[in-house]
Amino acid sequence: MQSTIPENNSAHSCSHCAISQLCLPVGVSQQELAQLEALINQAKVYHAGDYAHRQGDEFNKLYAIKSGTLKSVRVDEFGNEHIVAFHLPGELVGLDGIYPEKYSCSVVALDTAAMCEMDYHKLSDLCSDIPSLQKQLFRILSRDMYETQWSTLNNNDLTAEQRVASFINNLSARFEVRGYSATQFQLAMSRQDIANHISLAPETVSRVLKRLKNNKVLDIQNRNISILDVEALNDIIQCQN
Amino acid sequence: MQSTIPENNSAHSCSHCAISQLCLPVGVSQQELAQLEALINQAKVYHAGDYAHRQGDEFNKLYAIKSGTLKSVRVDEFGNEHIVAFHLPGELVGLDGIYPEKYSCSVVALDTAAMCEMDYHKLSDLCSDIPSLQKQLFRILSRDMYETQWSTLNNNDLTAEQRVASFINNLSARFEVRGYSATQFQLAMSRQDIANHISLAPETVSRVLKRLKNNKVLDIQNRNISILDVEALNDIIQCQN
DNA sequence: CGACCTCTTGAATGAACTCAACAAAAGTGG
DNA sequence: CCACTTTTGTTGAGTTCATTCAAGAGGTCG
Repeated sequence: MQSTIPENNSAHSCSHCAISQLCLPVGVSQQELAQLEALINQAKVYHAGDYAHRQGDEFNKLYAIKSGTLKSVRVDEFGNEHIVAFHLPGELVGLDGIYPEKYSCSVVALDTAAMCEMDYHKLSDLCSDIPSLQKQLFRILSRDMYETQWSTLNNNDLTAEQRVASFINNLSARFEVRGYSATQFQLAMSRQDIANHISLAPETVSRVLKRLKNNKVLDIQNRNISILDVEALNDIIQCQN
Repeated sequence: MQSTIPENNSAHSCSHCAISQLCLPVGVSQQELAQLEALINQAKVYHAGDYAHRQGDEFNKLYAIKSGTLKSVRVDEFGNEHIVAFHLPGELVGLDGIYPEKYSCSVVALDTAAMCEMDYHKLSDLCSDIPSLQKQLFRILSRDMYETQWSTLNNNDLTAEQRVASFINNLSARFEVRGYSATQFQLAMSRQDIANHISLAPETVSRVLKRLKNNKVLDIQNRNISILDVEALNDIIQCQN
């Protein structure tokens, strides 16, 4: 399987990592950074389908995504799978395990992905010594909360077409922040995964994508997406009702 | 308007606060608690309809709910209001403002409510000195994230009946944790607010509640709810389809 | 007591779902 | 490398559940 985002082959060190400005080091000085690096393990590589951890496993590590795409999957009390989020480089994974002290999601690689691991308790101790690191972790937690709320809103009141458009638009923006094309990218996830995440039937996702293709809003070749008409895409999302 | 939860009239001090075991002081020692209390302002009282802060206001304070019920409301880019959450005593409000540095929701009292205020930056500084406080704030952020994710799942794949049952059940559990009856309580929010929060039309909420009343699962007198058949309520939520 | 707002009820509509079948791509083994 | 299997994605037809729209009932407050 082809990787959506080329793998980052820089040496193991935040200072040389391409996406450190999206990750924990934001606001942390050079000297302090060395302390942070000391508790980060060499990035581990995962292949499509590999699990970083499973729902219910004892919580101890956080993961920082260096490259690739992953999904957080939760099985609810009746056995239904829900894809809580898709994760891109620079994001921190595992934060939802802090409170319950066990992972509340399984994290699965969708393509070849690399993640740095760090012990949460050591990180938390280090935060006491490095206020800027603490602040950044608070910011990340707040941001993740905000983004979860946002995706809740989107999945509820919107039509199928708006949900799909909003999903594509969200991915596009996230690729752009990471320095990739906002208008051309490859989906790392299946139609079924998309459908699950935005709460639609897979058939509906398929139909909507076809309609967007017919209307020349998107070009779609399997999992390759080109956004042909950014404005039209936004109009669909913004369209009242 | 009658308050859902009786107001907590204890002196201004976490050590004497009835719900401190649900709030920031968890895990914090007596001595350290004094430092925390020093930066908490005297609880302010809000009446139904009062705003604690508005969406877009500069973020600076966090609020800890001492008594009463509030809602977090967000207006999206097209002007649609979404009730992101309802808040009960012991909960921390305003955390979603840390990352964007402005409040991303308006917080409105639904009945008479009292909240302690504290400066976020002072709290964050104090967290560097008091590791147990830092850990508790991390826990609270993680918990809120988890609960937001949970409510997302519930609002998506579930039928109208399941959403309403799940909403009632969730409130019931939260009242119970706070020492109130799990089976008899008063809703502080309107049907319209409930409908908005669980993404249904108000008419649908009304119809579902009527059905639950007819089926002797609930007794409903205006905003007074009695859960008559806890098992039946859980069965509705768990029901596969 | 009347005005206003919240809540309830009914009937018709419609958007997304289910189920079923088919098509295409990716993976497997001789 | 090609046939085979498996997985993933697409298409169509009929159904269902929640919505919309409209009207009426019940509370609440001046």
